[in-house]
Amino acid sequence: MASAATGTHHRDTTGGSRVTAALNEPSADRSSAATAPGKAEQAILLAAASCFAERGFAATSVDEVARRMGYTKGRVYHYFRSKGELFVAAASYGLDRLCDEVEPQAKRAGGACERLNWMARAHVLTQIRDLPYHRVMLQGVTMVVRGATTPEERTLLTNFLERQRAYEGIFREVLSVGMVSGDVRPGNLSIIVKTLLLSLNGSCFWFAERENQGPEELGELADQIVSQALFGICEAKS
Amino acid sequence: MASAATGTHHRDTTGGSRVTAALNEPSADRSSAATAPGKAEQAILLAAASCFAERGFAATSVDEVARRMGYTKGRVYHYFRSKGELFVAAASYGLDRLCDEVEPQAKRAGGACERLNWMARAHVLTQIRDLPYHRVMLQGVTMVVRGATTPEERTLLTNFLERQRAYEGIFREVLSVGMVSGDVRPGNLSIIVKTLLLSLNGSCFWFAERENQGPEELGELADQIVSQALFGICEAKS
DNA sequence: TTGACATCATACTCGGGCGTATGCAACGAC
DNA sequence: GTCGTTGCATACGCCCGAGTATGATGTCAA
Repeated sequence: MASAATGTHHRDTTGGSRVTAALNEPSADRSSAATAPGKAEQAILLAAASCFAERGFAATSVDEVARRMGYTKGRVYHYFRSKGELFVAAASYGLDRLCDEVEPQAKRAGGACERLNWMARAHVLTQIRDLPYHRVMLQGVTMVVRGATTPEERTLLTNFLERQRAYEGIFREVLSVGMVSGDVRPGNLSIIVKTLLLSLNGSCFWFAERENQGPEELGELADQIVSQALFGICEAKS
Repeated sequence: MASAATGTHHRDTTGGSRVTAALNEPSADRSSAATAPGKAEQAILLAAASCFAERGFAATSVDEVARRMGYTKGRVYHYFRSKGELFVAAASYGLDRLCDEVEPQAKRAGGACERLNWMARAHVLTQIRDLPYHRVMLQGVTMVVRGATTPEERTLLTNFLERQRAYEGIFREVLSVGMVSGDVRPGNLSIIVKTLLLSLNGSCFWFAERENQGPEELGELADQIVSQALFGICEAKS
């Protein structure tokens, strides 16, 4: 199986989870990490994410992704089997970043609302830091919620979608705990989760890159988004 | 001007606002309204909205829109100049529906939070009723916030975008009034508006059509969305 | 009856884009 | 040195889709 695996390497994304984990060579030491995860892959992934985020999946051509960094299409196809694989790679990368940052916050000791605050803040900050990847990620989710064109694309996205649901599950879990303990305002859990996540993802929708935004202002922006999104859920806390 | 106006009629959307208004024949009486606004246009618009909502603008072909109702491409191009025009027509239609329902609520006598509740409820109900149009509408907004492909498409969308901003302005206005009167929790007005609208638009993102949903359940769903979205803004009221 | 117009269907052009095949340079292995 | 392998660039094949051109049918007026 594994579809021939003809050419060079072409990691197959459909099987393993975490794309970024697969990017690490087995013997690579974490320290240097300069060229370890494949510099070319990283660059292509970023360019792809930017294009997909701007124009959307269908409107983006592989040539465009390549041209964005002076590469050519051949170079892209040397590292990625298809446009769809490139897309899920970018989406998965964003999801991995979110899990890396948010999961630890969910596991810290503390009340439900405290943990929700930590998680939400980590979520928003991570998202703003690498906006293109996360825009692609949301695009992927939306594509499946609707009718994701071809069944092969659905196949590519299933694994990603599973992990994305698991990520939502983290929030759902903490919210659920908070509701039984009385920290969280009662209500329809599903709707609360969806609304909360949507609000936290706000920057992916209406955030327009301005030049004059240091990390200072971005942190403040994140704070405002978080407090706005959480106030309707945890009445206490500011 | 008016770009030649060669063929049959081809209302030019780029100039006038309200597409739906243009659909009404000048001498048409509001009563019947069966075939008045052009039955064919209405049907095409609905099919187009459904396709665009599912696959997105770029991934939708005009043939597909036509095939969706047994028409052919020629018939579509007889009523709409281009795919882009079809898109903005669908988006504008959704926007018109929102304005029709929400604007009156904003003008009713009452406190800021009361009016916000009415507006929000009208917004959500209208949106759920004609979901495809509103999904297209949001898609149009997102296309412009990012880099809307061709400059000609930007031209088509400018007028629509203007009216969309005006619609947001209604909420912004009421929120602003509420903030100075103390009814609305203080904060960054822009972020509050964006977050509120995003939450209210939630159904456009995560709503999956289930069979067993009567108007009864939909109304309840709307209520939950509204209360969830507004609770962080108007602390009082349920 | 005829001509003008509206309302479509069919057939075509043509550009763009995905994927592939092939060529070509560098580079270590032996 | 030569041979296989990696890391690309270039040049296609091929299909799909937007828009157009043309023709067929119906309808209404004169």
